[in-house]
Amino acid sequence: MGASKSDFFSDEQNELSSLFKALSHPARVAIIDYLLKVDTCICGDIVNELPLAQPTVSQHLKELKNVGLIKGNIEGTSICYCINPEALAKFENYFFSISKLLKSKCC
Amino acid sequence: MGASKSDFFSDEQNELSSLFKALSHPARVAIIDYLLKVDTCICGDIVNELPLAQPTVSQHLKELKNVGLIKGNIEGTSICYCINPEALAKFENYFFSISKLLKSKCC
DNA sequence: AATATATATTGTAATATTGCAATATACAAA
DNA sequence: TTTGTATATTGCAATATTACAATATATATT
Repeated sequence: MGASKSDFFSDEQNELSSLFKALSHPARVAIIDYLLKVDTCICGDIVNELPLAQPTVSQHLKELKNVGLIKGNIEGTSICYCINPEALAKFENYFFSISKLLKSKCC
Repeated sequence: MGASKSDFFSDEQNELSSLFKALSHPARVAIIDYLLKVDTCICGDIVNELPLAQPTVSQHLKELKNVGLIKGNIEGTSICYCINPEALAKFENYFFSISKLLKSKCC
């Protein structure tokens, strides 16, 4: 064995862990950083920004897109990637609800 | 190849991705859920709560502890685990700064 | 000391992730 | 139509993660 037993966990636990997994690699955090830094959404130069080959970057972008963290719109030959605020809201809700539950509960 | 090229990314990007990786498995999200649910910090029954064997749970707990998300204090024969608010603050700061940068920037 | 209980570590098999060369696809311009 | 440019997919090797049986450790109780 070695595969994760997703079936035994709740949908919410599985969804959250997928979102976290999307950001569990420095390259993907760097992509989010870059998308925040540039003002425009013409983001075809992410490959030049990272120390990784084009297929690798494409793969990381796909993972971010799969969980809905970024959106990609086709613009001619290039693709315009940008951050999806809705996915960020899921993180924010999670940590907000944790901070409420955590009040004066720790040893 | 196949190992992640951590050296090429910033310390902050590496630290953040490590924190996210800690929550990238449903069992570890479930552990956090459980620590939030129980009122006491006597958490020796996490093993009974999860559909995983004791060594597996121990391993997941270790990963959460390694990134500082939980703390474990020895209490006789058992260990009292609880959530570390300081680690949560790192997540909160990250998403807060993103939400500020993101304002009216998306396509 | 011997026993029981709780957690950690080790070793190993199954599976997943990462990275990239080679190749494919899709569109624009000449 | 051919050429160039941008991104995606495929295939595969290297590495990491996941899960657990077996075993070790550490403390409390008898």
